[in-house]
Amino acid sequence: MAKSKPSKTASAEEKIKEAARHVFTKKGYAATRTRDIAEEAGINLALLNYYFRSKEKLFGIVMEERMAQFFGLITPIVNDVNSTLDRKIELIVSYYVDMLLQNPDLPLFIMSELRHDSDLFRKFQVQNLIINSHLILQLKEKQPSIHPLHFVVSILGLTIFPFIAKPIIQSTDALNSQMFAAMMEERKKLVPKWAKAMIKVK
Amino acid sequence: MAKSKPSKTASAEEKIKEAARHVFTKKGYAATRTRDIAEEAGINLALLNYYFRSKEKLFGIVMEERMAQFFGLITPIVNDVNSTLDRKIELIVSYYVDMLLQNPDLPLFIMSELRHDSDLFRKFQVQNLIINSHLILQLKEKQPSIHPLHFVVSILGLTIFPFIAKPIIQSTDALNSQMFAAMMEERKKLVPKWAKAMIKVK
DNA sequence: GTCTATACAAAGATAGAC
DNA sequence: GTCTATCTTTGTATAGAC
Repeated sequence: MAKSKPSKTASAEEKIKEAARHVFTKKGYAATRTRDIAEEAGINLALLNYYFRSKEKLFGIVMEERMAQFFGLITPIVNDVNSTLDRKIELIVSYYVDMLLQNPDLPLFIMSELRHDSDLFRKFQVQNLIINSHLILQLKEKQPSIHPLHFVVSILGLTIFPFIAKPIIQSTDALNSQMFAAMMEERKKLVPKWAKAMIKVK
Repeated sequence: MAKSKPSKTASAEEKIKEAARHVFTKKGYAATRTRDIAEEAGINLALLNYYFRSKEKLFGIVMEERMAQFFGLITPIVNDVNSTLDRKIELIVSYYVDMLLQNPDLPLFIMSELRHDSDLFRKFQVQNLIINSHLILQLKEKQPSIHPLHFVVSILGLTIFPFIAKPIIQSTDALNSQMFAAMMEERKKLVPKWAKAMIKVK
């Protein structure tokens, strides 16, 4: 869990990784100081370099984990040849909402860091993963006159964008943390219904 | 224009501001070095401090401009009591697409920096601007059983999210820069149609 | 493995000449 | 106003004791 404080029982190495995950995800690579990580881990700064050699190496490890968490979720769903289009959409939305409620900083972190370091997703081959997916085929079949990528981007946008805009939405006094979570729960039902209606539109 | 090189005729002060706008927007505050800005502006580092005192001050000026550009666009549209709901949506999408095609880094910049520095939009009162808008009234009237904020977030998400996810989408060999622009042009028509269908959904 | 102390590098800010 | 040179601060990494 990204948000929990490092447990007392964990090894120093694991405590550092936990703290790094948290601080990097919240502040981004450039704004993070290794001292912040050491402090949050409750260990000495020198120990961080003892275990991980450098800030960059530690970041690489964390980033790889977070990418897997973010993109790994979607892979099996979009490529399942046995599920219907509607079912796929339901699963994508529902899984992402649950996971992002636990890790609200994740999308902004991934998007921000990827901007600088564009080699990272070549490694994960996100492109093929989505472009050549079974989901794309099903979308093409249901609505041949619109590029299926439109729908993929839209469904992900409807699900993920609220988390990216969360700082803005929440500055509103009218929406506290529980209300935000409640809205996202509602979206598990709404987005699939909306998607269905959108795909019908000519 | 954020992307153009500082013109030869501009004053040093303006050249620095232009360069700062560009570099800050692209890399974010923490990852930006004042030396980068000076170099891109084609002036000496000392001059930057002569005009702007500090990195933070310079950033503040740039940030305020960019916030105004990002949020200023939407204010008059959502509060126009004489335009229909459909028309408002058309305008929001169309204006944002045009502006963001010229400033593709802007959304990620705003969202990233706002995360750390949450006082900035209190200044702009984005909340009231949206929450108490005429658009919200119209949405509530048209679909009373769903919180109007859902639709606002969705319409903005459908419009803005593609720019945030652009680095990922573009890693796909199948989508170059012109194709991305073409897709966004299509969205000027698609998003309003989709929104209309979404609002009808019960 | 873990700490203290410190070296080293990078980046922000300023002094002072022109 | 603009530059060169330099000071200061901050942050990463290492040496060496325990």
